[in-house]
Amino acid sequence: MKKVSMQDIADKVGVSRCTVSLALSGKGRAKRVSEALCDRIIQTAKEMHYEPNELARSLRTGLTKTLGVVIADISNEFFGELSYHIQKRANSLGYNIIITNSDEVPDKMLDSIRLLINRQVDGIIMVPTNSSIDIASRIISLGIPFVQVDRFIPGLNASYVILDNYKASEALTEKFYAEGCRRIAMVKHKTSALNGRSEGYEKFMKDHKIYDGDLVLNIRYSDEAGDLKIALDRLLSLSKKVEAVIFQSHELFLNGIKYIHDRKGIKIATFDKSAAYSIVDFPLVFVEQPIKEMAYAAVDLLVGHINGQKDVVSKVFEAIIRES
Amino acid sequence: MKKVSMQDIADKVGVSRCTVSLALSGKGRAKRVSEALCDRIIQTAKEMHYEPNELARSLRTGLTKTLGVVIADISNEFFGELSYHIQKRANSLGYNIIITNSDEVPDKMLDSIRLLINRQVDGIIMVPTNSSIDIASRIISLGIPFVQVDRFIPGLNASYVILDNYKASEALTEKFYAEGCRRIAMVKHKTSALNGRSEGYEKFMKDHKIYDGDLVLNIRYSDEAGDLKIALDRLLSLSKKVEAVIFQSHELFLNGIKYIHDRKGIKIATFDKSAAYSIVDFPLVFVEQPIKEMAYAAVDLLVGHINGQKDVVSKVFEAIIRES
DNA sequence: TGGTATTAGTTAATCGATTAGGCGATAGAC
DNA sequence: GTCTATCGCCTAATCGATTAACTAATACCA
Repeated sequence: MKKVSMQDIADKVGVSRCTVSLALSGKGRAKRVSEALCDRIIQTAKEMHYEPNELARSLRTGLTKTLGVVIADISNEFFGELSYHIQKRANSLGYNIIITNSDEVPDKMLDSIRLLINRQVDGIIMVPTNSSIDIASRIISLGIPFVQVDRFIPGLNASYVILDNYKASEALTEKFYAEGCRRIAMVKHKTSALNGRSEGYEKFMKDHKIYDGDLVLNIRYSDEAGDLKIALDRLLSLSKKVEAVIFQSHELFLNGIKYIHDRKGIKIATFDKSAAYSIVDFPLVFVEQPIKEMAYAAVDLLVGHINGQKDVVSKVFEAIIRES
Repeated sequence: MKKVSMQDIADKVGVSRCTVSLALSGKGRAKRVSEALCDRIIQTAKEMHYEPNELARSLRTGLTKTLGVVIADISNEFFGELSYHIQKRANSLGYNIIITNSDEVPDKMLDSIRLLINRQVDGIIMVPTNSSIDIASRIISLGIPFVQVDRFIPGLNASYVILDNYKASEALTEKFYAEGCRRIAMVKHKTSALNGRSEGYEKFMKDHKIYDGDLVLNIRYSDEAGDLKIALDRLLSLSKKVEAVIFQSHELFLNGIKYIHDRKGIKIATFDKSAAYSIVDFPLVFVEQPIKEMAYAAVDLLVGHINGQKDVVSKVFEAIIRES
């Protein structure tokens, strides 16, 4: 039941375990182990169903060929898809990943990072939160290659891959404006790493002199459902009728849409793509992120850093506006 | 930049690295290292920001405190949630997890398993497919603790945690029957690990003498969209009007619902819960799996096996039928 | 004072790999 | 016939921890 080690192969073939290591790693010829012996060792390894012990290998080489991924919550559709593509890309570059959920809680995030570091991951991809600057700085000061994705901590000297949320929300607003809407509302969280999504809107509205504070709904995280109901009820009963509503996030949309009954009279827009959108029976505009491309970019950046690329790089992706 | 090891602490305090190990592991007193020295070592470790190297520890102890999880696709809502809860439970029991996506492709599944084994995981939780019996047998023959979840391979001597799909589909059919429906259709894949979901239906329909082959739609994986359109169009134009449609899976539902236009005239039911269901504006019946409980059960079973529990156990959970 | 317990901490082996350097044997050159 | 190259494989150190076994020192008791 005990697993087969190089020593076992060495014993069987009658050589030292180092020779086995050389033969199996393909460095046999370079290190002058005869062709015949290499073959015999490889053959024996196969017969014995030898599988290398990655722990031992990593301990010795100092490389784990593993990337750590810190996200908020894998059960979230966006992060699920993000992780999926990160894994695909990492795999194709010879890396594996360990995913940890922080639930956006600083302590859990710290635990996640500690875990990843103790497991000697070669680099870390992280979705940062407002409060993770200390954690991120620590990773950097330890010299561990590091890339932020989806969001970034302003002022932190680290690479990141994000969507141009500002531009996307501006484009969304402009689209509704072009369709004749002037009363365009924004449903947003009070403070959020995603506030670029409301700033682009504000900019456009103000530039076109149609901004109205009544149209901006600030929802607290703490009582999202309650706030949403109250705010949307008030919004929809304004005397100057609302013509369009933009939700800052998929979650706000899912929770808020319940309170909008006239879904065909009011134009609705939201961020992120969801399998759910294929079953809605009202026109819905949504901002799709090129998740796969962003995931690939993040992995490529990180692997670049692992391979010695020192410069901090930021990649900003353009959103795609779609209608269902 | 180099990380701090026990040796570094030992040098600083002026003792051997073994004493450091004893002190930090809490075995100091039992192994007769003086209280004062223990304290001094612990203090120094803190000052030096010592973090243990888990690779070295695992290599030595033979335990990684890591569980491997093999699922089809983490970007899938169900698996995302499943992994999330598996991770939570594992964490609370002192384990971490490594998630791998098999995409239901045997070769990838094999790679996943190999990876997990080479990383010396203490146990494996896997969502098996029709074709994974060889892979599963190999895990078992290697003596690696193993639990199947969501599905199971018939005849394999391994523990599993599943939903009682048979009973759920029977209950679903019965519900519609009680509401007066007699023409109840089933949209299913031809062969699927989830066919319990159609067998319960068939049993009920036959028992009540209302079974009709025209009401059972067999969809191929290979051309799901095309098959769905053709099959549903034909179904909905039958002279004996269909009164209810049951989808075997969330994916079939998402893809098929497009072709059912009269969503309020026909009763619709599907499996699994989705965030999307909160935004549908027609009555929808769905079978909710107690994912969290199932995930916890799977982890608990696996950890039990790791701790020497040899008996094969199967846990079958009851579905909850909900309406939105 | 001699013999046994107890306490405190060290030595050395080990987990399974990698890799620089070493050593003996054969072959070719002069 | 000796000297040097080349070949083929092994020795030994190393990564960072754990732990059984051992030594040395002190305490206790009659």
